[in-house]
Amino acid sequence: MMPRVTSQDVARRAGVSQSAVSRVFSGASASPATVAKVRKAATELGYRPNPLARAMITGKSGIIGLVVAYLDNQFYPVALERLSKALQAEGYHILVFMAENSSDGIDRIVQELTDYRVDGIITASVAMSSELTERCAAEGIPVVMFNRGQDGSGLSSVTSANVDGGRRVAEFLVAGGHTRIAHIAGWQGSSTGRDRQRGFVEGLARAGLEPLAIIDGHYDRDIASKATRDLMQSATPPDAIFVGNDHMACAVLDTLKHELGVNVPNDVSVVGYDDVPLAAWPAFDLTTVRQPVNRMVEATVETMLSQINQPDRPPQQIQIEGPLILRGSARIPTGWTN
Amino acid sequence: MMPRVTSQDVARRAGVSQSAVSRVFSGASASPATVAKVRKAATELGYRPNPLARAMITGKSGIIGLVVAYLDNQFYPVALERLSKALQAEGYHILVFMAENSSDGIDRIVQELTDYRVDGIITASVAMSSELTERCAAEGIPVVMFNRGQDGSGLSSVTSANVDGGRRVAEFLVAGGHTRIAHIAGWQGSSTGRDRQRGFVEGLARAGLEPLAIIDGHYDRDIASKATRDLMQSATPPDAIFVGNDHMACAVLDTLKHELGVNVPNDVSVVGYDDVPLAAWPAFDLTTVRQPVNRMVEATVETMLSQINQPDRPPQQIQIEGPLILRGSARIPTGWTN
DNA sequence: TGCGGACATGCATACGAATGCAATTAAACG
DNA sequence: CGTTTAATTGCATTCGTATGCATGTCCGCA
Repeated sequence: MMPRVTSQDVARRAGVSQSAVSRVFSGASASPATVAKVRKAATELGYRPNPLARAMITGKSGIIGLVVAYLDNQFYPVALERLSKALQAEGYHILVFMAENSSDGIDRIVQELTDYRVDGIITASVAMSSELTERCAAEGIPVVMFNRGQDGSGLSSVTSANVDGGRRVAEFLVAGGHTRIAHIAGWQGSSTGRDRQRGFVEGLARAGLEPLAIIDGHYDRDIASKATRDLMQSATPPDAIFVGNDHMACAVLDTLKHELGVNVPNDVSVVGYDDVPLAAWPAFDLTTVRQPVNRMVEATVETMLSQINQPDRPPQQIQIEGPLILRGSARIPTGWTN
Repeated sequence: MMPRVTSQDVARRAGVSQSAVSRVFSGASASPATVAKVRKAATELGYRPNPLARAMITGKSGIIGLVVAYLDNQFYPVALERLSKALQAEGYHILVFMAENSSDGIDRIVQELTDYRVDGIITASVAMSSELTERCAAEGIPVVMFNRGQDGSGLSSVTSANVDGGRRVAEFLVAGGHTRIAHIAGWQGSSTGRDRQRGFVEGLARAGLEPLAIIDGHYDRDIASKATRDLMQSATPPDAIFVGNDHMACAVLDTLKHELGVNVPNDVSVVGYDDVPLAAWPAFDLTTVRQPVNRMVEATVETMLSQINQPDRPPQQIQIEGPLILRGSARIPTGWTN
């Protein structure tokens, strides 16, 4: 277990001072001759700067904290993968925390993140108390919320155009001739869930309709299944269901097709939200609103970087439009063009 | 952006030396009186030790590197979640890297992990060159492979009992009266894929059978689908297919049921491996060999910790048995008891 | 009362790289 | 060719915590 090569070692071998080595590797100015000597010595010794030591001085660790909650919803593993790769490409590394969705848990997590002097925090579908928000601001740690907004928090966020998406689903279902349209909503404690619902209700209202029923599915498969059973076994079952995300929508489809023997889309149309890879599988073939993960990730990374580099840049709320993806789980209005 | 509270600040306020504060927080001995004073001052100031500074001295960062490849296979997000929580509970944090499965990429990743002086590395379904293995050994960084072994690497690994699992699937299918049994195998570049196949072929051999066909599915849905089509459209289609993991098995089911219109399990039985949550969904209802994630994670964490604490402990290869989970995708032999 | 030992504490230094400052050198200009 | 200015470079210090060493304290036991 040999001790690692330090900048001292490189300095000695290159015949320069430790500061020279440091300057070469931190991009400060140095004469071409020195750079060459240092680089050569460094390669020969296999020197790599110690990011921890560097972090002590500069206060920048090169680490970004990522807080995630629902890893069983396929949307998040996918997003995690993209985020991770994008940030790696920018030279950052990702410290991942799984959040219990209690505010208590989040509190501890943010503590530990700040302990490690992370350069920024990305939260995926996780809420932060205003107290935490302030603490991060005080420590100068930028925060970007992914796939969730928070009113009045003054935090940057990147979401899809949820209100608009909900509205488009309503228009689509109405155009398809559906009249008894129910909504198994995303968790109402999340902006995402609320916004989709709001847009959806607005959209129906424009057509002079009201939702047949609205049930909070809490982003949970079991709750969504139960809601489906309740809806279908009521006196006036729906002829269409808009589900707050694909994760629940798959459960809804399962329940309709395999448990209740309902024909989709002839008896009931189902529309989801996210367009996770699963949705395209033949077993589900789910009509859904796509959240453009790639562009959302790009926007998140870009926002993060600009907040890191220009600390007094005001936070921004970015919304990205996504198309409605037509598949087999919902009747398609004749002549419908996206 | 106030500067963080340091052990100096606490020392001043408590009327003791900085060393005293350090000793209180690093668990070294101190008189009850000092401990009390320090704790009090620390709480009042909101002091938290800086893990980076600590890491500089001790060489222990409290970070464990996790290298993951296939996040679209539901098995891994689930494992990641459990691993993360288990390690968090032990006071460790997780630096996540997404690996392209090129050896080149892995090389760079391990470099960066060692740069951060991680206390250990866990790889999930990722291979390491012997050169890397040596480097880690030289740096004194323990490595544990999750869900993959590597012969002769001298690395610790935690897998399920893959050979045995494959064999049991063979016995099960034979007992079910199947005679033309095909195998869409896990990637033959992975020990996991090879072992399952080996056990399976052995199991058939014991019954005097040979596999109808063996196709490497490379853990890829598209390849598995194509393999399914090829098999079914051949002159002698199989009456059972053993698929190397659930991720591919779902694609196989999709292809059989929705594309080829084959009845499962009447025309063809399908058995998978992993028992990911998806497998239990009504849409798939997949008979499969369970990999006991919880116990695998426990074993992984335990192995990791013991290697960290006792550096000269020999690496161990742990195998964990998992049951065959009977569901609807495969004919159940009459009188079959698990 | 006196002495040895166990324990507590402070001082000083180390970890590895970044950086302000001063000294040195090279370049540029008249 | 002298002088001003800019560019390099080294020295010393810093970040925040851990730890070896020396000193100091208190207790027990004879």
